[in-house]
Order: sequence, then structure tokens, then C-alpha cells
Amino acid sequence: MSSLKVYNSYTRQKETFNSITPGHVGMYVCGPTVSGESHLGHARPFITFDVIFRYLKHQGYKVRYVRNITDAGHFEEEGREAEDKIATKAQIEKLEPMELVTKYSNLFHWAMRQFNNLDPSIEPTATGHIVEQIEMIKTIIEAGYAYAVNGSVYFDVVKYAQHYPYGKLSGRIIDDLLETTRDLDGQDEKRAKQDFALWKAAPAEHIMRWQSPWGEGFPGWHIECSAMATKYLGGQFDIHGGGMDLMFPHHESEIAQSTICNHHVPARYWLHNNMITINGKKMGKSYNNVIKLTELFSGDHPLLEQAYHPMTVRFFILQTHYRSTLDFGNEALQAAQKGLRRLWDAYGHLQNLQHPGGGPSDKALDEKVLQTIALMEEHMNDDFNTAKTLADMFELVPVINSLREKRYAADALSGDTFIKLQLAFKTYLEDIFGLQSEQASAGADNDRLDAVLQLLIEIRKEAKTRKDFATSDKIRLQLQELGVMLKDEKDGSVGISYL
RNA sequence: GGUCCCGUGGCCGAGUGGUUAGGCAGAGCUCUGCAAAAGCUUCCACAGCAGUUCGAAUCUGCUCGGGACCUCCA
Repeated sequence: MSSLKVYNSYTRQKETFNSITPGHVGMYVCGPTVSGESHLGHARPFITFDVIFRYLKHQGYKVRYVRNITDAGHFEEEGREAEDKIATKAQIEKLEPMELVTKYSNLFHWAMRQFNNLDPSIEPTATGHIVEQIEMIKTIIEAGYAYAVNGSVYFDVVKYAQHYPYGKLSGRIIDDLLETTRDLDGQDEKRAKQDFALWKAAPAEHIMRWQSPWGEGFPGWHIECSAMATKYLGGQFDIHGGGMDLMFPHHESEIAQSTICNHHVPARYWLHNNMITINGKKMGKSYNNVIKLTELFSGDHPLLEQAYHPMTVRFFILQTHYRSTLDFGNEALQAAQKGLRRLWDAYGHLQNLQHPGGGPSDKALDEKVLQTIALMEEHMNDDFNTAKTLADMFELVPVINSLREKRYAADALSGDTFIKLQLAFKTYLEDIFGLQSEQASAGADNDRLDAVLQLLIEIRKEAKTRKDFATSDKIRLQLQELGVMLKDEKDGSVGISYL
């Protein structure tokens, strides 16, 4: 059995994964800012790290997965309004900040359920950890790496860089930053342009504000993650995840803060997912090219040719390695939809098949199946290569379908191999990839409708028996228009699939 | 401007020295009352140029093109 290797952004190489405490993994992933609706781009890290969470558990680790909710809003440090993002929007929508936060938190959780993402072990909020953040800032000041000015506190990046490798994660060179940082508000308070805010004094119009040793204000952008990760995972933990766009300055700053407080780079392995692009450009608010998740699921967006099921989106994302960009397109989504359906149908058939005992009567096939199953784990161990693992599974689809349609002898595989095949599909599709049938997740069916459908199938069968194809075709075609596809199987049974 | 990344067949995408990736779409065949599904076969690649090598999509250099970060950002 191969061992798990992960690409560590911090060292820029693939490394064998070893957890700090044997059998346990601590993982922190930057969560959503709940000041607005999540879009397709946001879905990627949460699905990526959900699968990583699931895979680590599958490997037998006890995982504490911490994913924060940023509900204090990030201060738009250089923004002209000098207002908290959430506060700004709250004024527009005439809502209390916490009402807005609650609304979008709920919507976010709804989206996570649509994707069948497991709940994180702990989901701390920034507003719930103001005290911890203030304590951490105090520690940094005491250590001499931060200074207070006019009620704000800044981290002394220049001093830090003299003693620690600032910029290692994101490949920055501190002198370059000097030249490229823009000339903006609040800069005159800082000793150096590279310095970043730990605490900001709140201007009068700022709704969200807390009392601190430096006056009324709110936490800087990066401190919440450091404070909450430290609190729940300790001074050094195993995995820190997030989008590549967070490497600088967010994660770089986290490293600096935590290093001063805990004397360690906070995480051993830094994992970063790449962006979802649309027409080759990153999907993002500032590019004005976002597709919200609600729009994606409903199809209600000019760029969408149809609605896409959350499972289609999940599968679409998993068909690409998490560190590659993924380009959105209707054709690509539709391909994912069909591919998933084929894979899922085969899975369904596989679970219904019975092995007669004995075998393998086809030794070469048996061998190939065993090898392919082994490859699945090998590919997941290779930095969570879900794309390759899915390709492995597609290699097995013709085998399954051929067994089902009796092109292969029922005992072509040994009973042992057959069980392994069934188990591998269940484990990977459901437990690791977190896929589920579209009907199950839709939850639309009920027993009564099922019975009605069975009745129609029965009537159609009778019509076919007396060669009344007009009737049988009418039933099939009209059901198809309603999104129910009937498929006549060779053995006389009727398969149902939902479009 | 600085730092970094990428350019694979009609579309989406694996792959880092010698092997069919895979999915979807297209073509043909088998099966079928028809259809769908399924199975088999098949077409279409590695941006360009030069170099290293017995051998490169894979390494090196250059050219062209695209992108990310440097500011909120998944």
C-alpha cells in the first residue's frame, strides 16, 4: 500500500503526509465571509476539503476539521469608505449586521447540504472570538512585533522579516512589496507599507465595533484565523487549507502572527486549491462574472443553458485535480452530468448483482479489476488525485455492465474480487467523494408516486405484450417529458432513470 | 512593473522521458418492435521554434498567447 503524499505549498513539493499526533489530524480551512451569497468559485474549496476530510477519515484518522465563518467582515483597509463590508451592505439593505450575517450563514449551510458536504467538526465565528483575537494581539505587542497607533494596531512586518522567512509561502520578497504597495488611506500610520492591521479603530459610521485596550474598533483581516486555529487546533497543527488567492497576504500574515505567538509556522502542510475560471478568467466579484449557487441550481442565469444539480457540480469539480484551474462551461457541466449518471447507474447495478460463488473463470479480468481497485487508492494517495481515481472507476464501468448483461460469466471474477469491487465503489463514491443519487438528494419521491409509476410501467408492459406500441410509446414518451426515462432491459425488467 | 503559473484532440480534463488516461460529443457495428441504455471498434492531441537525449507532450532556452497574486477575494 502506498502512503499519502500531499503537495505542500509551503515547501513547494510533494511530501509524505505524517500527522503530528499519530492517528489524529487537525485541519483548518478558511471559511466563507457571510456578507453575501456564495458562488460557484466558493464551492471549490469546500468540496475539495470535504473530500480531503473524508479521505483522511477513510484512512483511519480522527480528524478535527475547523472551518471558520467570517461574520465580522473584513475591514476594507484601503477602501475609501473605511467601513466594514458587512456594515456597508447592511445599510443598503437596511438590516442589522447580525441579521445579514445570519441570513447568509443559513444560505451557506443550505448550499453545503446541497453538495452533501459533511459538517466541519468546529465552525467558529469571528464575532464569537473577539476576546481571543485581542489576547493574541496583546501577545504580539508584548513580543515587540506590533505597535499601536491612534487606536489601531499594526504588525511590524519589517522587523518580523529580519528574524523569520516572511514571504516564504507566497514567494514574496519584502523589498518588492515596498515598491508595489499602493499609496492609500491609513498608510501614514504604519511604520512600513508592508505592515498589516491587527486591530483597526472604528470610524463613527462603523456599526460593528468592540471595546479593546486600544479603544473601540474591530479586528484586522488575518487575526481571526490565527486566533481560532490556535484555540481549537493548537500552536502547530497538520493541515491548513484554502484557495490559492489567499496565500498572500492572508496566509502569509497568519504565519507571521502565529509564529510570534506560538513559535511555529502554524501548519505543517499548506494545501491550496486553484480557481474556477469562466472564459479563462477567475470567477470573482471584482470581475463581475460570478454565478451564484442558487442560480446554478435553478439555471436562472444568462450564461446557463440549464439548471445543474449539486451532484453534477460536485462531480464536475472532482473530475479535475484540485490544484488545477477548472474552466466553467455548459458543455463541460453537461458532460459531467452524463458521466456521473453513467457511473452512478453502473454503481447501482453493481450493488444489485449477485456473485454465484466460485471463479474466477476469467483470470486476466480478475487480475485487471484487482489492479484497478488498487490504483484507486494509489491515485488518491497521490495528492488526492480525484480525477485519476474517477478515471479508474470509469475503467471498471464496462466490466460491471458486461457482468450485468451477461457478456461476462457470472463467475468471471472471484467472489472475493467481486466483493472488493462492490466495496470499492461504495466506499469511493459515497464515503470519499460524497456523491449521492440525484433523487436521494432531491428527496422528491414518495411511495405513492412510486406506486403510480409502477402502475404505468405495468400498463405499458401489457400494451407491449399485445404489440400495442402506440400505447407503450406514448407512456414512455410522456413520462420522458416529465423527466422520467424508462429503459427496457434485456431480461424484461424496466429501468428507471430521472432526468 | 515585480513574483509565479499555465498553453493537451470538437469541449472538459489526467499525465512530467519510452506505455490507450478518463468523461462528453462524432462515426461504425452488435443488441432492440422502436428508443434509450449497454458493449465493441474508430476519428480527432500535446502553442511555435531550437536544443539535450537512442527516445520528449514530459527536460533546457527562446518566441507567441492566456492567467493568478502584488488591493477584498475560495
